[in-house]
Amino acid sequence: MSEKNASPAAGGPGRPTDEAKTEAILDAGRALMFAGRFANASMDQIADAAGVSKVTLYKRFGDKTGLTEAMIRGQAASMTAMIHAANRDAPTLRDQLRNFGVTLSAFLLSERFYHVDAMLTALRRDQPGATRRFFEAGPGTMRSELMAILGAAADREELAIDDIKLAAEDLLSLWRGFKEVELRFSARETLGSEELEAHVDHAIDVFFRAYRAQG
Amino acid sequence: MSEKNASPAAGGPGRPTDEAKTEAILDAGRALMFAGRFANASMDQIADAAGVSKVTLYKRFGDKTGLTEAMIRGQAASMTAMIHAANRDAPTLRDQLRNFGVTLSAFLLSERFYHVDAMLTALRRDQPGATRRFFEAGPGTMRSELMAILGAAADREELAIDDIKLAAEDLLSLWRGFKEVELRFSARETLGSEELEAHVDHAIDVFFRAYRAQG
DNA sequence: CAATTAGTGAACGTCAACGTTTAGTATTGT
DNA sequence: ACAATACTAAACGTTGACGTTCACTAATTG
Repeated sequence: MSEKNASPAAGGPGRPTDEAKTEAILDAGRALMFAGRFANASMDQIADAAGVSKVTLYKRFGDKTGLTEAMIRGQAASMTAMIHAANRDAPTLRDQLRNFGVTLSAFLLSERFYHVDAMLTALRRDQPGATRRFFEAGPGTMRSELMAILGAAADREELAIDDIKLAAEDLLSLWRGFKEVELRFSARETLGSEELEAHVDHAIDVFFRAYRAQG
Repeated sequence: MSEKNASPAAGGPGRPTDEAKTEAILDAGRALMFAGRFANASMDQIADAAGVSKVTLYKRFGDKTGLTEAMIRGQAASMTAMIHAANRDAPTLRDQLRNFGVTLSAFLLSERFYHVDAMLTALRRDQPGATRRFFEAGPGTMRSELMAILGAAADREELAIDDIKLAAEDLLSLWRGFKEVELRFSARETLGSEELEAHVDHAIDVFFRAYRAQG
């Protein structure tokens, strides 16, 4: 009555589960997601695209909501990694922020992000509150890492910041920017890399003017 | 072959169309939308909630996508009105911006907005590019109105602004803020009115420090 | 009254997707 | 060999919603 759950701990008799198939499913899901077709795709199509039987798909993920969650979870993990990678050392504070901002903005202003966001919206529609678990992995981590950078700068008295958290949120908002809105409405094309850098630099300019030491 | 289209120009014989029913449908749709249930609601349920036959519903809006579009269109119109109302005179620039920001942020940081956004996302999924038509009614108008305010302030040399458009986008981004992200992830409760005012004021503070005259 | 159009309620046909079952094959331990 | 488990392909039952049709009633013009 409880035997059918989770992994059979392996080692026992019987054919072992092929983990590669789990990956294949997630890969196929990601491909559909980034093509903006995941929400409309049937389980049959997903199984097909993954080269896997539908039964296997259901065995692994339970139902479509389960698969959706797993995919967002994977995306969240890769975002955390991305953010950590973005937060790398650089000669000056400005360079450090530039690194951070370019990586972040490149993601926020990409089609990729839009589709992840759309999936989150769909998930919330089916399971209100399910999205909360992904806050930490995404925006929460972003904010923490940026707070660390800004806190250090404040300690060095490079910046005059009262409330580090608020300041980090300000800079994040500027990086997200109005361009994200334009993209959401299909009111502009994706940014080229020069535009992106200009965008990030402008945000840093504004931020520095607002928070420079000795106001 | 072309007689069945549009309105029969009225005046002819026959029972006249009851415009109140059109409104009833839109009202019911709005109610469902703000309850976050529109996307899941069947046409039968909507017709039911509106106290109208399903046939009437189809006669007026064609299909569910048509109804969705009509509802967003209505929402866009009321947003335009709201923004105009928010842009009212006040003794000082700061007061004027506060009026604007509070009205805008109250909307952006409400459940209402989240659901409108979710509908836009759903619409874009079914008809890519359809959202573009709503950019002007929403964010576009916002930006224009704010640009007018900031432009005037720059002319009076109250602010030192190079690029009015960029500056307006900066302030809008700050008003939207990280709190919108937290709400999107259900990572915080809706703001109370004091919190809201504090949020708006903080954004204005940051903006003024970045764009004050005589830097 | 006759003609014409709007509206209703209920039933209908259709379809797409979900998730399950079945019968059989593949791969492993004992 | 044998038991146990993974996997597949195909078929199946079910549900839910879409959009339409039908027979009938309501309101309006001439």
